[in-house]
Amino acid sequence: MSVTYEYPRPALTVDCVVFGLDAEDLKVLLIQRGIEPFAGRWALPGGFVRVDESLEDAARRELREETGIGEVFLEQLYTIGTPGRDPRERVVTVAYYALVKLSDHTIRAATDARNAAWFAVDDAPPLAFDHDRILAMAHERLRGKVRYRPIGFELLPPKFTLRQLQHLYEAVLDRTLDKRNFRKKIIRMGILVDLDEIETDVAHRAARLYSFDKKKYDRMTRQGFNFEI
Amino acid sequence: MSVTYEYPRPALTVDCVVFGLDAEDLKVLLIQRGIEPFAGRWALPGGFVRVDESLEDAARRELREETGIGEVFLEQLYTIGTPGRDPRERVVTVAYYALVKLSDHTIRAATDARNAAWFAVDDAPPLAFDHDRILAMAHERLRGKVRYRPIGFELLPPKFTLRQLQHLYEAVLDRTLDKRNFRKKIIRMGILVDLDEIETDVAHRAARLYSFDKKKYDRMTRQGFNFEI
DNA sequence: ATAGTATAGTGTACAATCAACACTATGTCA
DNA sequence: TGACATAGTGTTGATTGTACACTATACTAT
Repeated sequence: MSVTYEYPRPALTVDCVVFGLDAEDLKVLLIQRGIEPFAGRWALPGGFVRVDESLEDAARRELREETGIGEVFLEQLYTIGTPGRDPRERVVTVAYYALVKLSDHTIRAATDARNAAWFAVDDAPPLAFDHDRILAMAHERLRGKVRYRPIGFELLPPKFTLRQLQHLYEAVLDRTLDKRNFRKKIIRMGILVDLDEIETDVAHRAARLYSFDKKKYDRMTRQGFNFEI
Repeated sequence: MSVTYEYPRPALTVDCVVFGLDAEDLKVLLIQRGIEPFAGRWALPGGFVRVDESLEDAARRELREETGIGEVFLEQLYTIGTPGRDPRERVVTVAYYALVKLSDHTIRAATDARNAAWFAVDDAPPLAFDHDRILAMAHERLRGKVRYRPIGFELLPPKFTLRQLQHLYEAVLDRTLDKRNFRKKIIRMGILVDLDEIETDVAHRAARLYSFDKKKYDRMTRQGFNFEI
């Protein structure tokens, strides 16, 4: 079922930068390409936009197909259409970035035997096409976003310690933060619910557990705030 | 010279939200459509992306062709591809927003006799397609941007009074600001050069003239800052 | 000329936030 | 049981945010 147009049209794709957080690093989800060009190279999950689906639907569909990830926080990042970025033909790609809880998603490779794996953002392999640049843009956007929108809910488990939350901010901002000032700031925001239990976290240390006050969290997400610390 | 593809492809366009500032309002530049659909309705300047030009080049070309505007500050806003947004066929549009000095550009209509005119952003007519929504997004983006990036340079003449700068912020943020606090804040930023001349501005009042310290202005544009006032 | 009007310009005081900094208590592991 | 790693906690000085009122000057209309 081929189609004929009066003028040539660029092909349209979506690509997703999927961020997750573990005990060490901010991670990004990559898939290994099975076909040329760049066969064997790691790349962002993505693919062609169908003519009857919205851009965001296309992004979610590709994520599901290639990595098994269902519900996620997904936001448009940037659209890149530099001629020559795909050696085959003119391809314009709408890049999205997603935030997921690592524990929520057991990543499975796509059915066509391509690998999917998590990489530390600062230690990712060279990527296919201009995906390095897209990844860098996404990281930069996340860094910017964190300054005026809370992001913890999307990346942390339902119960977490303040240390984990601080770790998230340190991973995203790529610098260390003062523990006391961080706690003061976060608590002043009033988005935390103190669960008042002491459990042991991953490293078997006792720590107070928190969750987010969903209402206040959403309000701050809409209104924005100033996170300079 | 028609082209055949294996699968149908969305058409790809660019649209530009062009902001300007005059003594009363924040303005937006619109063109009146000459052809169906929405013939006679006002719309954002824009058009199809050619297969060999970058997205930004396409935006600049359309601006030049339809309004005569050459060099401008131009930044990508968002890409919209909701199926059905164009009644003819699936069209994905990459929206840009531009900031121009009103005085720099005598707007001329395109050669195909379509009108071009400035409208107050808060008093724009109903637009063609989903351009109302794009305009609202652009205004929102500008409002957000102004909180952490300086925007005066792109919208004001080379010499301006603090009152004009304040007026710009008031127009973009859509609220009044305290004169003394505004002056303190801006001056503390250190991006102004006091020209130390008293001239008469538009309203024939004497006022001190300033210009931007280009170096510091650019640094703040890169680094960002906190503009809460 | 003069009275009325519109605008520019200026300072203070209180509150909130930022930023720097060190020690104790407790659980873990060898 | 000793060494080590982590959680938790407060104060102080500097900076910034915010609220608020009056004078001087230029222009306008009579």
